[in-house]
Amino acid sequence: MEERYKIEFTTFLKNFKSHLSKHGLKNSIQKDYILKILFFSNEHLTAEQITEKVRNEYKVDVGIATVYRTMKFFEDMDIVNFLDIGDGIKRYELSLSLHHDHLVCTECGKILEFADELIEEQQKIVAKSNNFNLEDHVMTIYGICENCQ
Amino acid sequence: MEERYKIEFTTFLKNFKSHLSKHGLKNSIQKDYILKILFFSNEHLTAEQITEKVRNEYKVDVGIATVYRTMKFFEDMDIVNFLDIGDGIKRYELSLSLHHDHLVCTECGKILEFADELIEEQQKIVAKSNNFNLEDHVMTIYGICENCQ
DNA sequence: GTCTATGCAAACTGTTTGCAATTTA
DNA sequence: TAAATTGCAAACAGTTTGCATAGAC
Repeated sequence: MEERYKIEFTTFLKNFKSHLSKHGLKNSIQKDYILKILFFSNEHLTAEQITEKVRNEYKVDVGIATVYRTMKFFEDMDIVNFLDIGDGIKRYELSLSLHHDHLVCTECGKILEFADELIEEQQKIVAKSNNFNLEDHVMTIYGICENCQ
Repeated sequence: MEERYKIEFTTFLKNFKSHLSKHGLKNSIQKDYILKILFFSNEHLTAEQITEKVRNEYKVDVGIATVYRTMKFFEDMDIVNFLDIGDGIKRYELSLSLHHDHLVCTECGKILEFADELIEEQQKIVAKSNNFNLEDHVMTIYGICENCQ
């Protein structure tokens, strides 16, 4: 995630809160810390992992239902997106960086990110030639990582 | 699916049955018809849809548990693969054709297939440059199809 | 006649929802 | 203090599994 637009967390949180009040919504300690976990994690976390981390790392009480609700909310805000590596479990990440795709190790489950200009371009061409109005894409490459080979 | 290697269904079924006996396994009417549904369908079907089709189109009694078991079995045989368009529901298809990816309409849910040489090549390059032993990839482009625009 | 495959229903897993209690602005 | 958010537990949906029965070889 080194290539991420590195904004300060405080700035990010301020923007987030102003978005909330603009829409007549209320913030909560839970949202603060869920956001913090996501912001400073460079992994793709499941709802369960987020819940655990908020509880363990910040000693903040949070229910998994709140995490799911918050993820939905963040998705609608377009600041979070999820990834399913084929096991039917949603893994969430902040979508602050430019579009990227994923490499998944089928042995250890490690997830690497990559961004490839050529694939981005080619995807536009494919959409166009099928008369699709492009919105988004997901590409996941499965293989065996260096350590597991 | 016009580009599929069009082998006869009878040939396909024969190969399948010989694979079974080679492994000391037994066939069943259910497997026959599940296979038939998949072979002649050019859609990506859910377990529920497969169950319905076998029952309605061939009047063969089948439980959804059998369909799931059979899908697992076919996946292990590498003749079926599934697709999740983001809703957490598995959609199955026979993997007889060359590798292809999918275009999904976010309005009507229609699924189109495409194969792109450049993307295939580029994915190899990405895997290599990350020291991954490439196994497979999944690419799904989301957009709005011609009809829904 | 074995031994595998099936159907049913119950179990499971990840996710969603209703509701009373809490917290925020 | 009015309205939104929370935690809990129950509900849900898709998928898996145990087991007695039916069917294939």
